[in-house]
Amino acid sequence: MRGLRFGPEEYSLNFLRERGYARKRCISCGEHFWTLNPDRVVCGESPCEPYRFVGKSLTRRRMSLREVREAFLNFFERRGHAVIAPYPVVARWRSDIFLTDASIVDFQPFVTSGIAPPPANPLVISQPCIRLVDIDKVGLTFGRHLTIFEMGGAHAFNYPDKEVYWKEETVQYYHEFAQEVFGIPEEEIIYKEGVWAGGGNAGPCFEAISYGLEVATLVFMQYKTADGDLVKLPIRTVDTGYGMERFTWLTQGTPSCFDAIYGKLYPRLKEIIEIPEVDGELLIRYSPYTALVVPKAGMTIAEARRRISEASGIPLETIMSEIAPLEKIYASLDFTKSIAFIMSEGVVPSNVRVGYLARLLIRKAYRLLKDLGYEDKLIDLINLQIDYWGEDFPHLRAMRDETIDIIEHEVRKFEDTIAKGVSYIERELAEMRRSGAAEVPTEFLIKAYDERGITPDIVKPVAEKLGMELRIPENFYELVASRHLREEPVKAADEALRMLEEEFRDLPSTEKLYYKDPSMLEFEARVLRVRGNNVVLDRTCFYPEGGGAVSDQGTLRHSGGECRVLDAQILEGGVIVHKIDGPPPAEGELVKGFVDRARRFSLMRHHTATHIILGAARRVLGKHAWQAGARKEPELARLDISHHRRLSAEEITRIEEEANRIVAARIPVRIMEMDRNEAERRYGFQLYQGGEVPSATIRVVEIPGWDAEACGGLHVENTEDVGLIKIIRTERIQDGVERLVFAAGPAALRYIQQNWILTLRIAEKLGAPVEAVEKVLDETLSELKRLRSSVRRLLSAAAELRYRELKEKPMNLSGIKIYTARELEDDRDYVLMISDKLLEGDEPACFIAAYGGEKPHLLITANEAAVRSGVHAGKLASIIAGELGGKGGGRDRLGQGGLGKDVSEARLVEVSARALRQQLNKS
RNA sequence: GGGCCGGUAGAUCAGCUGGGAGAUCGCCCGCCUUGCACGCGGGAGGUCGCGGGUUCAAAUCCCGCCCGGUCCA
Repeated sequence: MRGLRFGPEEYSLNFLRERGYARKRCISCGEHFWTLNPDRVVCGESPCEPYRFVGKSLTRRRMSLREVREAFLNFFERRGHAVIAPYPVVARWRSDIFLTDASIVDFQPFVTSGIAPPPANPLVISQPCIRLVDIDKVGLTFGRHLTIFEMGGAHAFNYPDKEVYWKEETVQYYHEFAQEVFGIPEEEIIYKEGVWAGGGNAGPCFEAISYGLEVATLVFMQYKTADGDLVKLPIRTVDTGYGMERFTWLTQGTPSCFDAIYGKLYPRLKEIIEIPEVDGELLIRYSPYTALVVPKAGMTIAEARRRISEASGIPLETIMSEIAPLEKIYASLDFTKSIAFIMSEGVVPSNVRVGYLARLLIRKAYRLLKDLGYEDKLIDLINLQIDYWGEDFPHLRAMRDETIDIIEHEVRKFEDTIAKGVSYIERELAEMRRSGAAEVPTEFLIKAYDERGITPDIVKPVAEKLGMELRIPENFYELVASRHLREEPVKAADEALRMLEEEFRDLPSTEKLYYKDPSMLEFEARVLRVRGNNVVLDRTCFYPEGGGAVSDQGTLRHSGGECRVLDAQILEGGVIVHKIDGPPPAEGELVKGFVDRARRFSLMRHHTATHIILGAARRVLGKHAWQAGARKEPELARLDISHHRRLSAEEITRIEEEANRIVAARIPVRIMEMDRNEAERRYGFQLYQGGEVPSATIRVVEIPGWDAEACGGLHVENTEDVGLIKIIRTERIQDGVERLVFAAGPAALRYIQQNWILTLRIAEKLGAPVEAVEKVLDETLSELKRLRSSVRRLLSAAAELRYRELKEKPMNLSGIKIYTARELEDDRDYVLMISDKLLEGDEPACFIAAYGGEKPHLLITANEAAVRSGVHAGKLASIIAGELGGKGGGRDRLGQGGLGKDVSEARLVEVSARALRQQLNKS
């Protein structure tokens, strides 16, 4: 959507014209803006203009973030907006993004697309948001950019048949808010025309600017973007984002936004880390020019600093020595707040999905603090953030112990990674240095980061110690990214599903009899269409694959006989396709369907058991244990959960016990269709264990007092029906994700029986009762160890004896002593021991041995003197083995091979002598 | 979900163009020295992650699995 523009009519509002606003074009950036000030020539937003509020008190009074938030919510509540509690920062109700990065995200995509109604209309919310796109510039802009901030959102959803409000009122509300709450004079309220596009939607917007700072964006979302075209949406959404932190900053006029947000925290912060004393005047002089830093323009940090220095007249050295360290403290405050919020929602650091973002943040914060010499204070800072923000967001405090435990674990792992990485780098660089390299190759830097997570700043001191040059390319991270450019293969399964989609698109959605009555296993239905072995009926009891469960199987009986139903799939539009084997039914006829009973019940037991185990895991391990995937098959089921450690045997036992306790407690499983907003209110976002649910109503499966999830699966009526739950094993499928493999009911019994039989067989073979198996096995193993060393000793003694025998009867060829031996003992070490003794000394000697049973091995050794005389043991081995029906080879001192058949000592001597003569003549 | 790297003695790692399992630290014994990161000599400790394949021969090459690390979305 680059270059997208809207015509002036989209921005021309009666409200603005009536107030006397005029449309102008900024002489700096060329964008249009609306102002009351006839002399104004620039739009007023950074970087066109430096801030004009720093060091001043321009608003009605100084306000804290909480006061701004309260004032904002109150203002809109008084104007008919319902106040909505903030959503989580981890957007688990969506599958397209990981983090909530705007208030409107709470209502996408189902509200904005019309599938589900909003919780209220209009509504107002102050939504904590996390944005990592400008993470490397945080601090540099003195808080204009943050990884975590609160977006005040006043939203109205306009339907074709129900208009709430649109542009005029939106701007008017903002106008009144700025004036009433903060006392900003009209002349200082500027509206800059803009375009907003994101998440597949677009629309014109106004950026509201005062004193050089953009404090709010008023978006009029009304288009869907499709292949570069704009398509009008039936629902027009007022999407406003008021920057709570920026308003706070404006009211306080502090040098940085961080002072405004965290000012109250500074005394406690100072007890943890030393904050450099920087002259207040310098900061006030410097701050306005941070407006010149525009992260998105691809400006490098060095370039930004030069520009600020130039514009402010503050020398670059002063900036580097006075300001830069302060920026690091600012950034670590911001990062630790983000970490506290993310982790409090039960995210486990990992190498996948949102866990990776958490890991990224923790590592960045750690490195930042390490720069300052305070890496050991990371946990203290997190605790400080939890204390401070826990006041307004109590879940932070409730999750404190889990949060701290997981972060400590993560930090330990990171320190381990660094320590190992550093010793690896030391070795590699020392090697390079030895071979004459004076500079660290960029390729090595990329490799170290990609394979071991070692950033160039960790490599640098090591290189310097070795006296090597190191240049970090400006585009380092692009180079890393270029290593990962490769097309992903398209999945064939998806392709097949798309073909079905095409084939049956026009049919009505299939009536789902399995929801009406899960115990109904026989039904009659009319055949709507048959394509190859794909059959669509008007109604069905066959539960299609979905929610991690494989589909039902069974049979269809029809005029032409009977066919098996192997699989059922549900298509986008709700059409269920049965994949059959056997004679297909005729289109239009009535058929009888029979669902396999044992399979269906097994799947239902496994499904309910999955919910029970998840509840148990969350109690035993903690609330961070979210479902990360699940699969239910007739014989086995598995549940993946987020957790930072491998499960201990004790934890597994406890989960198993808890789960079976719930089975024994005979709790009825409740299934109900509920309004989406009502379900979220009642059960919270833990509902979305299985991910996104694209509908206005949600099917909630509840085991009262234990677990409630949005779930489309079929379940047993009572936990008692699950029978026994047996956890079979756990696997670690990703860092931070544990897989529990289990079986329930008869499948669990089958598993236990199989293993019991195996145990009995082992006991029988060991000749021990089952209870003593382990003890007997331990004894057997240590006996084996003892025997091994005993054999080694005896063979060594035997080798000594054999050596004495052989020493007496060498063959002599061209002054070389040749020993040949046919050893029955199939042990190479034994033969080598004999060889070592025979070849001692400076006289040329060569040893040729065939050892072992029916197909003996060949071993030929030659000492240095023999090699000088022309013996090559490897080549000899090749020739001799070749003549004796085998193959061989090796190096000059040692040759080995295998012989095709047994060989007598006489034959070995004969062949060896011939081969040796040949070799010695040649040389 | 995808890519890449790795798994060898208690620890850290070398060996990897196939051909006799190694180093350093740690451990045990002895000597030297009365001292605390001392020196010298000797020794114990290994299913080379697991399974399969290729080969006369696999730590080494190929395939699968398990485990760990790391980057990207």
